[in-house]
Amino acid sequence: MNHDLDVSIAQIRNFNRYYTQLIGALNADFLGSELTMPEARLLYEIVSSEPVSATVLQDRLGMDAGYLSRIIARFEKRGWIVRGRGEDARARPISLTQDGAELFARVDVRQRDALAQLVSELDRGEREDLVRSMARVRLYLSPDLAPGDVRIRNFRSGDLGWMIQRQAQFYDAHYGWGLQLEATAAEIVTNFVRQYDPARSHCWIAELDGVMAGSLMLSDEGEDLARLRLVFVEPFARKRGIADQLLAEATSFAQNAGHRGIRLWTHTVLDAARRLYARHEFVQVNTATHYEFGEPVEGETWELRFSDCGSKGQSK
Amino acid sequence: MNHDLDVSIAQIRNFNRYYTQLIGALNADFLGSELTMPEARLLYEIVSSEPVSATVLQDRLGMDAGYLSRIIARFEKRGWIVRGRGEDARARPISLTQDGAELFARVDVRQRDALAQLVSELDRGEREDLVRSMARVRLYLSPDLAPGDVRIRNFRSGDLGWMIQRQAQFYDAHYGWGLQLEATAAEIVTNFVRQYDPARSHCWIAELDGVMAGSLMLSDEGEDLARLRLVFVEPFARKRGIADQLLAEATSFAQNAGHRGIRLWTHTVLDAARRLYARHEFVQVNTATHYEFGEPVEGETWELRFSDCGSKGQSK
DNA sequence: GTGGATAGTTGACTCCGTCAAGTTTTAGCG
DNA sequence: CGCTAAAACTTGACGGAGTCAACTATCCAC
Repeated sequence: MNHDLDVSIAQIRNFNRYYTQLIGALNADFLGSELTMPEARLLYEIVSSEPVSATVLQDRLGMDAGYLSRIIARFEKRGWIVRGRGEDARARPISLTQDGAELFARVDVRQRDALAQLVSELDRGEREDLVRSMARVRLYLSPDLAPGDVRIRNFRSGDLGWMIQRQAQFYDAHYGWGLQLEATAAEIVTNFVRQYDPARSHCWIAELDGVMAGSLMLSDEGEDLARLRLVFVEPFARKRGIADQLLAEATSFAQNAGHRGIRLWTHTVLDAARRLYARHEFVQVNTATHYEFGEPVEGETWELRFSDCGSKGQSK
Repeated sequence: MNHDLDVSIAQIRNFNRYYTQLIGALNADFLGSELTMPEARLLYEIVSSEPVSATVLQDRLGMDAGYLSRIIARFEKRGWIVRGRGEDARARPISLTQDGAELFARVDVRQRDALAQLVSELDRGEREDLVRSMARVRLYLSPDLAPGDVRIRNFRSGDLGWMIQRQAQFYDAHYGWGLQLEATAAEIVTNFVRQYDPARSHCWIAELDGVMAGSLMLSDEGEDLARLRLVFVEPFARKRGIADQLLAEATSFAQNAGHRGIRLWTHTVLDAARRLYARHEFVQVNTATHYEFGEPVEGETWELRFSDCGSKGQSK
C-alpha cells in the first residue's frame, strides 16, 4: 500500500531533520573556535592516513580542489602541517606537525566527551541497543556501504526470544502463517532449554556489523541424530553466505559432539533453504503435509549422515 | 567497563560521519538549484506554520537574526512570500504566495522521491523496522525531545517473541536470571496461544513513537479469574504512565470479559511493579520462594477482585 | 512619557563552496 | 628527443553561510 510508504518517508524525513540538528549541536560543542566543520573533517582524514596528497583527500571528502587547496594553505600557515616533495614533483604530500597532532588530540577528546555525555544516562545494554539501531539504519539505507563483518557467536539471554519473534514475523509476512507458528517456535525454544546439554546441543547467532542477522539451533533428536531448527537469516543480510557459515558451524559441532548425522524439517515453499541444504549435502528423505498453521503446508524432512571418511561439504 | 564505552562512542562517531554524508547527498539530490539547504529548512518551517513571524522561525531553526532577515528578504524579492502587518506593528508576519506554495510542493515531491528511491529495495516490514530503529536512536539520544506518543495496541505476530526476548534480557542483565527464565516465558507464550480465546484472554503492546515499549498479557486462569503475565516496560519509556495504561486496558477488558478478578505473580525485588499493582488496588495474597532461576527467588501473588459497584482505580 | 525590552534590518567580516583559468610536472607517443 | 594531453595543484572571482555589532521602530510597564 502506498500510504505506508508515505508514512515511513515522513518519519524518515523527521529523523533526518532531528539528526541534522543533533549533529549540528554536537559539532558546535566540540569544535569550539579552533576549527570549523570542514577543517575538522579534513584534519581527521589527514590524521588517519598521514603522508597523503591533496588529491586523495579531495576525492575522499568530495571537496572542491580549490577550496581544499586554500584550507590546506591555512593549515600550513598555522603550523599544523608540513608539505614535502614526493616521487612525483607535482604532488606535495601532507604530514602533521607536533602542533597539528596535539590539536587533533584536543578536538578528538572533546568530541569523545561530548558523546560520552550524550549517552551518559544509558546503561551498557541500552548503549549496545543504540549502536545496533544505528548499524541497522545503515544496513537498510546503504547495504553496500556498510562494512559487512559477519561473526558467528554462541547464543545468550534474549536470543531465543528474538528467534521466535523473527520466525513469526517473517513467516507471517510472507506466507500468512501466524500465531500458531509463533507458539510452535516458542515450544521448540522451551524444549531446547529444558533439554539443553552443551555437549550435545547448541544455538548460534550470526551478527552482521554487530547486528543480529541470523540464527540456527541444533538440538538432540535422539537416535544419535542432531536436529536443526529455527534456521533464519535476515533479509538485509542475505547473499553474504551467512546461512552457509551457520550451517558449517553446526555441522562441525554435531560431528565433534558424536552425532551420526543431522535431521531437519523444512517447507517445500522455501526454495533458498532447500538449495542451502542440498549444497551442504543434505538429502531429502520424505515429504508430508501438515495443517498446523491453518492451511495445508507441504513440508520435507532432510538428513545428512556423517561418513567417517571425511568430506564435510562446505561450499561458497 | 570503560572499554565498552569507548567502542560504543567510536561506533556512534562512525554513524555520525556516515549519516552526515548521507544527508548531504540527499540534499544535493532534491534541492536542485532552486534552493539552498538553509533556504529549504526555512521554507519548510514557513509552510508548516504559515502566518509566522521571523522571531518564531529564528528560534525554531536556531538561526542568526540578521542572516534570517536576509534570506527572508530574498524570498520576498523572488515572490515566494508576502509580509503583512500584525497586531504588533514591529512584527511582519510571513505568508506564502501561490508561487511559494508551488515551489515548496515541487521540492517536497523531489525530496519524497529521493527517499522513496533510497528505500525502494526494502519491503514493508523492513521499512517499518528502519523507522523503528530511527525512533529508537532518537529515544535513546534525546528522550525528552522525542514526541512521546503512547499507543496501546493489540498484539500481533512476532510480539510474543519480542516479549520473551525483552523479559530474558532485562532479568538477565539486572538480576542474573538467565536461560530458565527465557524458557519459562516461552512456555507461557506457548500456553497462551494454545488456549487463546479472544473473548477471555488477550495481550497488548504499548508503543512509544511507534517503537515497542511495553507489553502485558492477560490469560484465563480458570476459577473466573484472569491472570496477568509478562508485564514489561522498556527502560527508555519509563515515567510516562505506560504501565498504568496497559494495566487499565487489561482491567477493563477483564471486567467486560466477565472475569471476577485478576491474579498475578511478581517478584518481591521488583519494587516499581509492586507499587504499580498497589496503585491499581491489587492486594498481596501470599508469598513464596522458588528456585526456578538458579538461586532462591522471593515471589508474591497479588489479586484484584472486581466489585460490582465500580471504581476502576486508575491513577497518574 | 520614559526606560528597557522586543522585532527586525543593515554593515562588515570570515569561511564555505563552486567555476574557470592558470602553473608546473609527468607520462605517453611518434 | 620534443610534443601533447593529462595530472596535481594554485589562484581569482563570485555568491551564499553564518556571526557580531550597531541601528530603527515599536511595545510594555511603571
